[in-house]
This record gives sequence, C-alpha cells and structure tokens, in this order.
Amino acid sequence: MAERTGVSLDTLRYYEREGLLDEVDRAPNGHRRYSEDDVLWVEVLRCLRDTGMTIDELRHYCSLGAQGDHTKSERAQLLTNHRAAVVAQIAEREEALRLIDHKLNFYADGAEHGAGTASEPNRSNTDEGDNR
Amino acid sequence: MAERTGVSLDTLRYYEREGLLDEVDRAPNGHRRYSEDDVLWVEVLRCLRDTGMTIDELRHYCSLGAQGDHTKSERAQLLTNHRAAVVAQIAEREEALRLIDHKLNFYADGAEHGAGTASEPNRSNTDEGDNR
DNA sequence: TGTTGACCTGGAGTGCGCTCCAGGTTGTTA
DNA sequence: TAACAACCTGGAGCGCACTCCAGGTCAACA
Repeated sequence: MAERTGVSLDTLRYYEREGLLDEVDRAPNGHRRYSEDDVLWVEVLRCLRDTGMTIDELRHYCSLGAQGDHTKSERAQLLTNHRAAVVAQIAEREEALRLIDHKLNFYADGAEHGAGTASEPNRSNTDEGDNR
Repeated sequence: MAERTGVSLDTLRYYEREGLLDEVDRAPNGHRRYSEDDVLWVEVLRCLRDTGMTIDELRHYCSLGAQGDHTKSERAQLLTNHRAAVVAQIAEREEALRLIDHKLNFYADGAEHGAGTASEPNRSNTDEGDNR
C-alpha cells in the first residue's frame, strides 16, 4: 500500500489514527488489508492534502462522509470552498512565475555583457530597483 | 512596514535574523527604518516563500546576492529550478481541480434525485467506485 | 511628572504533519 | 530450529516557520 500510493506506512497509520481512514480491514493475524477503495481514498486525501487542506478539514470532510447522504450538500460546499482556494493558489503561482521570469530576464541581460538594460543599484539584495 | 507588506513584525525580524534581510537601516534611537527596496525585497521573499521555497533556500539565494555579480548564473539556476517547481505545483493543482470537479459532479447528481448515474457502493469514505 | 504606546532584545514556545522508536508477534525461508 | 523480514502498538521526537513573551528603552502627550 505504501508503495502503491507513495504514502509512508507511518503516515498511513497516522491518517487512520486521525480518523481519515476508518475501519481498515484486518487479516486474522491483525495485519491491515487495504482495499482497492482504500487506495483510491488515500489518493483523494493526498490530492486534497497536497493542495493545502489541513488534517482537521480532512477529518471533518471524512466525518461528514461517514454520517451518510444527508451531508452531501455540506460536503459539496466544503469542496467548493477548497476549489476556490486551489484556484487562488494557481493564480498566486502564475503571478510568481511572472516575477521569476522577470528576474531571470534581468540575470540574462546582465550576464551577457557587463551592463544591462536599466539602472542597477548595487544594493546586495534587490538586484533591481523595481519588481512586479 | 508590517502593514504595507502584510508580513508580521515578528516574521520580519525573524527573516532578518535568518539573514534574508540584512543591514536594515536604523534610526538614531535604534528603530528600524525600512527602505523602499526593503519593501520590494520582502515582497520577493514572500512570493518565493509562498510558492514553497524554504527559508534555507532563500538564505542561500540571499547570500549569493550578497556575494556580488559573479554569482548571477548560480542565482539564475536557482530561480530556474524553482520556476520548474512552481510549474509542477500548478499542474498538480490543475489535476486537483479535475478531481474536485469530478466529485462535485457526483454530489450534484446524487443530490437532485435519490439515485445518481452510476453504481454507488455505500462505503462511507469513497462515495464512488472510481476516481481520477 | 506620569503614563501611554511603539519599538527594541534574546530566547522560549507553538502547531502542524509527520517520523521514529522500542518492544512485541507472526510467518516464511535455510 | 534459528534467523530474518514484515507487520503490529503506543508514545515520544522532530523540523519547519513562525509567534509569543518578559523585560527594557524612548518619545510624545495630558
């Protein structure tokens, strides 16, 4: 399971402790037997987690799922909110790309021949006078 | 300054301690007098930080800047690497959007009339049989 | 003159998300 | 039968990026 999902054993058990992954089947000897659904669910968890949803929020989402169909609209709301957060993250990162490219341009200009395009106050950090 | 950049006083001082923001000017009474360039630089720091660059990497980047022009290509390399990381983050988030939308569709279908489109094993967590 | 408020310092504390550990059981392989 | 690997448990520990705190200085206002 750890191999399949890329999630460590410890993390998997941590998720279980935190209620993100309940009632994992056990073999007679006590070993966990993850189902195919468990694998899928862990992938969903990772997807949400990797995009900034906290363990707390995930736990809430899971508990809604466990409570049955009447929580669907609340779950949808939760996902909709998270969706907006992810959209914002993308926008933020696209903005970051612009800034990075701007700085890379500056480096490229300066590297080719001693002086570049514009003023370049040699203040260690800023490199430039303007940004953004 | 904290107000202008949205970065807390403590964080600003933390950055200074960590060498991300050196030689901040002082008023005669010892109070910091942030320059316009400092403001711009903090914005750059936040931009990189918010897109996942660690304090350690940031410190390295800063120290290169402080060492002078001959580090430009290395700085460019560092930014290029980070750029790739940001691009990957965007891709990951776009993938996440797809998954979220898929689940939202599922909730919408289910909410309107008892049964939805496909099989729905009532296993609490997964909601669906498939994903991705 | 006193008190308020904004800043200063070094250092300790916090919250999150894991990650590691000790000590134990089970099952297979040589 | 011994040794080994793969799992189990509860609980402690860790790294990161802040964040808070105690105790102090300084300037302006009532």
